[in-house]
Amino acid sequence: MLIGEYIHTIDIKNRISLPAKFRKELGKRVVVAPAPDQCLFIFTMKEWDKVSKYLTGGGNELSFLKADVRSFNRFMLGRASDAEVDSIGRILIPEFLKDRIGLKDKAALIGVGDRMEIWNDKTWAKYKENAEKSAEVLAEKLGGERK
Amino acid sequence: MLIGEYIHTIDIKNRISLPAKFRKELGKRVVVAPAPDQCLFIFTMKEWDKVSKYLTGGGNELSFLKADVRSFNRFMLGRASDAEVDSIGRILIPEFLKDRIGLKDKAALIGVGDRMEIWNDKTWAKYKENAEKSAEVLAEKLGGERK
DNA sequence: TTTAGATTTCCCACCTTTTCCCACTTGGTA
DNA sequence: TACCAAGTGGGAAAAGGTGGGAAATCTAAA
Repeated sequence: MLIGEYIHTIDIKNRISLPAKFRKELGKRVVVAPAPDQCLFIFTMKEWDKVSKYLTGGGNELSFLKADVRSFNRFMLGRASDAEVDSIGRILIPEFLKDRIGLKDKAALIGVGDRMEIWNDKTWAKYKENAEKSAEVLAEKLGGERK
Repeated sequence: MLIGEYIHTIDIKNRISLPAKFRKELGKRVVVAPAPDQCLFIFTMKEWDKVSKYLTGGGNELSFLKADVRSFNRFMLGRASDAEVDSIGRILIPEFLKDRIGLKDKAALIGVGDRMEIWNDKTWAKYKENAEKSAEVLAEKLGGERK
C-alpha cells in the first residue's frame, strides 16, 4: 500500500525519482494519467488494467455510446502514457502532462493507497491547507454514507 | 491496552522513543497518521488494516471517481507514514507530520486504549488544562442544579 | 543518402539523508 | 553500591536522490 508524502525535484530532462518506499510496489513499468484535480495519477500496470477495464465497461457494453463516458475516457485514456522505470528508480513525465498541472521544479509525490499522485508542490501545499479545514466535515459525511 | 502519558524528546534525527510499556503491544511496525485535533495517531498494523480497508472500500469500484473520497483519502493516506520500530524501540516521525502538529523538542505520548497519540507537549498541557477546567465548571453546574 | 544537429537513453559520480550500531546517562532496584 | 532497564545522543556505513556526460537514436536539411 502506497502511503506518505515526498517532495522530489524534476530535473531538466523531465526525470523524477520515485520514492524508494514505493518502488517495489510500482514495479518496472507504470502508467501516468491525467486526473481530476490538479494532479497526475501513477498506476501500477495491474491497477491500470482494472481502471481501463472499468472505464471501457469491461467489454460488455458499447461504452462509446454515452457522451460523458466518451469525453471522460478521452480525457483519461487518451492522454495517459506508460513509462519505464529506469535502473535507479526514475520515470519520465511527458511535457504535455507536466504543463497540465504546472509542474516546475519541485513535485509532491503522494501515496494514496493503490495509486501515486504527482502534484506541483505549491499546489499540494494549498490543497492540504484546505483539506485540513474540511476534513472533519468530510469524515462525518463519509461516515454517514457508509452506515 | 495502551494507557498513560509519557513525555519524550524528539532528537535532531526526528527519532522518538516509544514508551517501553507500549512496545510489545505496538509491535515491530506502526503507522503514523494525521488526526483531528492537533495530534497524530499511531496505529498497530492490525488497526491500520481496518482503517485502510474502510478507506479503499473493498476495491470493486474506482474510488477516485468521487471527489469526496479522493480528498479524504489524500488526507488520510497521503499524509500517513509507516514506520519501522528500530532495535531499541524508536520510530521516525516524518518532517511533514511534525510540522502539522508543531512538534519541536518534547512530545507527549498518550495511550488511548487501542492507539497511541503524539502531541506537542505544550499543546497537550493546554488541552489537559481546558479539559480540567471544563470538568470543574461542569461539576459546579451539576452541583448547583441539585440546589 | 549523407551529414549535422538535436534529443533521448544509459550509465556513472557526487552529495545528502537515512539507517544501523554502539555508548553514555539517569533513575530505580536488589 | 553495583546493576539493570529505559531513554538519549552521535559516529560510520549504506542508501537515496540529483546532476551530468557520453553513446545511441532520431530529425531535418543538403
